[in-house]
Amino acid sequence: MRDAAPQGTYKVQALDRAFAVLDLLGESDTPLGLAQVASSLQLHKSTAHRFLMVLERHRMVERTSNGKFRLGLRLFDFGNRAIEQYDLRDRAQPHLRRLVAETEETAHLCILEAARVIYLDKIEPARSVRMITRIGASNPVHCTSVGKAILAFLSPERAAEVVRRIRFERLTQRTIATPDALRVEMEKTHRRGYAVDDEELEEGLRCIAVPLLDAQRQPVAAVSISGPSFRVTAQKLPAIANHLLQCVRGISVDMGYVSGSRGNRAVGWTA
Amino acid sequence: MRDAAPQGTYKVQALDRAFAVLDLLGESDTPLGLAQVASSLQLHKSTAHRFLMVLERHRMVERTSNGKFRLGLRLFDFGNRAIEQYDLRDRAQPHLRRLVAETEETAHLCILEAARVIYLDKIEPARSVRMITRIGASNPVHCTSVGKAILAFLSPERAAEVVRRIRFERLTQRTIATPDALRVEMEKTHRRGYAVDDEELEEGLRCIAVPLLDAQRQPVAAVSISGPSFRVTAQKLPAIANHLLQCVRGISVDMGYVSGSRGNRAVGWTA
DNA sequence: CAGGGAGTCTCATATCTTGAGAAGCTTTAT
DNA sequence: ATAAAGCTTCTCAAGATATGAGACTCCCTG
Repeated sequence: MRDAAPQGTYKVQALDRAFAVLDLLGESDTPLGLAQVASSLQLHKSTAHRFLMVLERHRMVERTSNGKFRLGLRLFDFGNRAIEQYDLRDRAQPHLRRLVAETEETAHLCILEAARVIYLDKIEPARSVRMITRIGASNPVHCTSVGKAILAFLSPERAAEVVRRIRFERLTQRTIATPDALRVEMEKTHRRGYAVDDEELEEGLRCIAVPLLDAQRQPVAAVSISGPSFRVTAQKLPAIANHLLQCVRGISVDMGYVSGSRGNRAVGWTA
Repeated sequence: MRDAAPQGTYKVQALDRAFAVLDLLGESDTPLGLAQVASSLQLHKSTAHRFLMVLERHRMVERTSNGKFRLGLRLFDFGNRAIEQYDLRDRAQPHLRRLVAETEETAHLCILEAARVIYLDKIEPARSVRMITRIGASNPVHCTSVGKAILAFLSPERAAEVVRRIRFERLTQRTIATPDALRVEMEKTHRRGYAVDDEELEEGLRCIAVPLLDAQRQPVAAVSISGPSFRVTAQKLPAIANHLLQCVRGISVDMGYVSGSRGNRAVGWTA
């Protein structure tokens, strides 16, 4: 089992334990009873009990009608405040909607965090196969189009830093498996202006992404379109890339990253 | 100042403090330095420092480039897991979109929590004045249409329980200010089948809501349409109510609360 | 009705957090 | 330049605080 390693010089046992409880409840897709929590985390039942009561008081967990525990809505509140401070999501949403309307495939908005990309938002077309991504979840950089899009436009130092942290897991046959292969792919991506994930994360899924650059031209996020390989074909990629570029340009203007009126394109290349 | 009262029989000081830190960072719309956190919460700077370091390790807070602290994205992850367990939001979204398209006003999806309603989702029409509500935030039951919609369809015992907890703050001239006035309003709402907030929360804002009933016919949420009073006029209310009813019926079907094929209307009344 | 499992509660003990203060570090003022 | 103030990081001894054994209660199940 994964076990939130409490390494690090600073320690507050109570916090590590509390977050372990939240983690456990978050992983589980069914509410858990006190006994289950206590034994899973190797806590004495009375300790687990006290934690749960305190967490409940803070509405970090709540009890279902049959007395079991699950995550509380306070977390939802906090979560929304956390991304609000970015407020990227709100501003991007209308642009993503338009993008989805144009392409009729699922769009994602992601940011980089350590060596993973976090899904800030997802918009799905009206009648599409539901994708399994969850907003708030994360994936490794090296096997997603969004990850590669951001990575390819980072400064060499920061990119190297990120690459160093990657654990090159193989998720499909095509997953990039070595730092060198990734570097080659990054060059290609940078030249082309958009990143492609060709069934590298999941069989049958193809994605294409472009980075969103801030005023300093640093990538702060990426927008992608994902769909089944048979619909998102190789020939369509350039056209989709164009829609993506228009989309990020719109977002850039909204965020005040670029002057707007002038045709200041977000990425320095021509379609 | 609000000060998360650590009353209650069970206590874990460290947790109360940690959540106070998160609270503080959540309230502030600009990142805070260690010294500010320490003094605001009356913690010793070294204590505050330790907490922040531990919270950072858990990605509950993160540091901006200039070393200040703000809420971390782990919270966003947790928050999404918390409502996923409801999964009401995902299923409701397409229906809310349609509703917004039909009415061209802002739609909200809310649930009841203690004596407040929490905004689970908000969809805004393409070109509208931005409303100030924030997803994840909450408002008192008695001065919102969603609150009243849920309250009016709760069992008398549970409704009484909720009413008992309300602190009747006056937010505008028209805010309902007494339990009795609220009870009268509830009867009216129940009879009519939809709830109206006529500038009771905010001057110039009119809202209308209907409850979403689960398989046991208990209200689990409410959907509302809100807009400036001059657009959401009294004459339009019945028409909007109809759209709302269609919307919640669709959600009910999606959630598996009602059989779907049959014209099993969510609320027992005719428009 | 007995037995087992799950949750709640109390209290003495020792573990874990606490906070004073010293030392680094950065920014601002003179 | 240099001083001074302000903010952050780190160490360690003292003692407040969380801990967990265990008793008690309440269901459920057989």
